[in-house]
Amino acid sequence: MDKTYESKKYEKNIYLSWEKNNFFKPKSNENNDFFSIILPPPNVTGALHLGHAAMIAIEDIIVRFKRMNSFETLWLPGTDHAAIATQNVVEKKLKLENKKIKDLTRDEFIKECYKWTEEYHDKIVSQIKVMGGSLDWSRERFTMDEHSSKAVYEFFERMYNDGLIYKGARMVNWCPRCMSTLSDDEVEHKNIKGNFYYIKYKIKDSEDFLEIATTRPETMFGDTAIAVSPKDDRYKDFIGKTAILPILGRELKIIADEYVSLDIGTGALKITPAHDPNDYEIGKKHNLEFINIFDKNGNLNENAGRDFKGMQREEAREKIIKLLEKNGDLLKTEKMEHSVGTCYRCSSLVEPSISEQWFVDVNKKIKNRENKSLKELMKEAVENKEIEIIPKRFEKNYFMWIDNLKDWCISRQIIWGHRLPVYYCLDCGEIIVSQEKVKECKSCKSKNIKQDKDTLDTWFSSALWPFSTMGWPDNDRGLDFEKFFPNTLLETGYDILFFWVARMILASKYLFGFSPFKKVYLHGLVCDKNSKKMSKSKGNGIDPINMVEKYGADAVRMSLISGTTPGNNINLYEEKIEGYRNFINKLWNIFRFIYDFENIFSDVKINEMDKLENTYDIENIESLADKWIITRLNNVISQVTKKINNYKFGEASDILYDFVWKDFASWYIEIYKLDNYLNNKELLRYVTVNILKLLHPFSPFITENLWQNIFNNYLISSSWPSLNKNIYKESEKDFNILKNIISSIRNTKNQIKINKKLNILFLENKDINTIKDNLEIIKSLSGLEKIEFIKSIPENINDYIKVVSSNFVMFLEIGFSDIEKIKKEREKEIKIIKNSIKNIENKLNNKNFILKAPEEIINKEKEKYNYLNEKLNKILN
RNA sequence: GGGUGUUUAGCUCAGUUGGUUUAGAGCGCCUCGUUUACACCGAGGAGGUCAGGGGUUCGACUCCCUUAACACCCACCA
Repeated sequence: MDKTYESKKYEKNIYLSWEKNNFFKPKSNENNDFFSIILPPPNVTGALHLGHAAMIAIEDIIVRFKRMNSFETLWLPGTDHAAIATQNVVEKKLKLENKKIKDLTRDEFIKECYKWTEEYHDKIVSQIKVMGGSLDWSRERFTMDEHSSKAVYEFFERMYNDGLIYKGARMVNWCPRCMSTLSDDEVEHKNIKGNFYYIKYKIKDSEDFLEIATTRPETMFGDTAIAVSPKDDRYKDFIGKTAILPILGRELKIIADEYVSLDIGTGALKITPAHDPNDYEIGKKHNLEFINIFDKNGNLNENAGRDFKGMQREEAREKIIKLLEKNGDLLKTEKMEHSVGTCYRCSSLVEPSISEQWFVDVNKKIKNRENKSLKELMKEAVENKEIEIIPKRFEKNYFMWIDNLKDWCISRQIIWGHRLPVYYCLDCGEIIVSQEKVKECKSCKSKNIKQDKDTLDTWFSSALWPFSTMGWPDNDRGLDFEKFFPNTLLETGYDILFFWVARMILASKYLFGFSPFKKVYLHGLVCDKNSKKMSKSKGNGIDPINMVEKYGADAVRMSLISGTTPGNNINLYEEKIEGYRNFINKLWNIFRFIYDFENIFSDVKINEMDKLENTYDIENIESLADKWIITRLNNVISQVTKKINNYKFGEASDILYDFVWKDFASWYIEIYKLDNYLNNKELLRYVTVNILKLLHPFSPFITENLWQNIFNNYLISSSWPSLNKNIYKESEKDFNILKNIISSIRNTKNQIKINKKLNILFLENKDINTIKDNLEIIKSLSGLEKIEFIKSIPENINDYIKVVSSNFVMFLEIGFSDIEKIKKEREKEIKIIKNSIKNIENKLNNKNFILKAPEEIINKEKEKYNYLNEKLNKILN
């Protein structure tokens, strides 16, 4: 074995061997215990980022753990076509080649998208493998493959037939860069610094004017009214009159509407019904004209007048302000911060516009679902505990989102995606929804038919992922649907709770009447050391594959798991990864010692494997250290199992880290090395084997590697460690006494800066056998030459220094009197003990404490009190 | 405007249902160390009024209220 572990040498081959031996496929068991989880399909737009890496680490831990606990376990992989996101990156690529999307036919562009997705699909899959993700690749899916598409069309058709999908003209969010609508969730609101412009709107045939405040003067070309509050005395007389729109000179009605508040702006509001959701409502109510002033690119159109037609929004704003100023119609400008909607894919300013789109009605009652609406179905899934969200606080978020939910706009004006299964008869206007290509109008028999050009929201298809991957609706997956749906668990980042999780619940509750999974575990986002979200634009991102190259997949995985908690962000930085690389190397060296130097497995016969793997006969253990390590191991097995079952992966990982490095390496193995120690090979083997098993979900590569140095089977398919029933409960206490004594002696030697071996005198007491039985351990680990036992403190003790630890008093022979050097240290210790004694005294003197605290606690305090007093005495006298 | 989270050692974070001698870890820092598993190491150490203020309790890092700072989510406020 090499002196340091070189992950690169082994990881790839280990993964290949797992895959080749079909360990990732569900393995049936007698109990019919199933566990299923789907991989949140990564977008095929780019490479794997740390968020993906964290997701794979977490899911892989769970899946390996379940497998080892003999669940029939399915972890199903796939990728997402990521409609707008992919179209954007492909467009960018075309731009580099000096091509525009318009230069290509629809089919040509789709071909380009496929080219892109294939390339990145391969990249992503290989990267997931690099991370060690043990997914069943034989079941891999793509959201736009044949079966998944079939599911999408089936879903659409059923919803349409139930009247849940409709087409209508509504105000929607328009991204002028993506040239498409966005759903409400796809708009990110950002606060920006802008100006509040106060503009004079003159009253027709009068000297009067109204003062209007707006942040977006360029929308004034779309104004068709001015509204004031009916309660506003200031503007009472203006209601019913006509105002003149500056620049264009168009006439505007002045109307009264409850919506207008008195204390915002000037209390007079310009109404732009075609470009503001509120104005839209007011416009409908008052029968106002809807004037669309923007084209698809977000530039002004002919309705803005000849001077402004074709201008960009920002450009037009400046020009308008200048013009108003010149005409004396700009009264003042104030700086203000306000929120604007931006596209979540390209960050462009979203323009609210009216257009004909397809929507999912979330409020319509559904006959087959007890007359509940989609909204109600989604709500009840969590309310009735069909689904448990971990951590629980996100349930509140979920409910809040549902309460604010409006009809879901699902049509997109982009090319890449599932095309709407909607056909129009150009002769009679009939709308036909069909999964098959329609060639003839069913009402007028015309052959003049055209399919809708729009595609579906990418989340419309990912909503079906938990079951479209299991063979719904065309049953191409055998028993999968029956066995693995609903999924046992859904694991994903909290940032897509609404986009994805909620939509999956919607789809499943609608189609089947039940939830798509039983539990939802949400992890946090990966941030840098300053808690800033990693992103390309900030340049603070760490490439996980790069880190794997440098430190190994196991180290990267552990750095993403250790010290993290459910739902909270994960701060990652290279030093942290380095720390876990060191741990992996430590593990390697522990085994190097055990294999290369101690050779404890050399005499193991094949038929003894079972014993090594599972239970160990603990009846005849003699030495304290052996009793202690097996007791510790037992506790660790119990704790780690519990933590994983409760989704506390960070804590589970920390427990193992401590156990391996401190208890096992620094204490047990150091003791094992001693010449006179009664080496218990069998026990060492047992502990070793169990450590590999416990660590396997967290660091699968090195553990598998080390396992195969001993066994000719695979760790990945071994069973999770079982608990020993009878353990040596007392051993922990006794061993801690040893540890304390050793530490105290080491500490004292350090204080007086002596490195050579010293003699020591032990004052005998009732527990002295603990010392006598473990003489060699104390001697070696604390660097002693000779240990002697004394019944009382000798007269001439000048060459010695007193050491007090647990209830033992020792005298370390330093050959000279050097009390001064450590006097300070001793004083400090005394002070701390005295303080503690005082605290306990206060407690014990408190009548209420004696009266109300449980007896157990009181006794503990009393014990503590006695112990500390005794110790203090020993130090002082 | 509504909601959620965070605030613990110089830095990054753990801390299970309130009671574990002196509140933990890693990194960093200091002092030692060429003991043949490991310097990606070993031994030891310094460093904390657990954000501030109230309250509940015999007892609060932990539960309740409140203040502050920061982060995030949601909301149509001109």
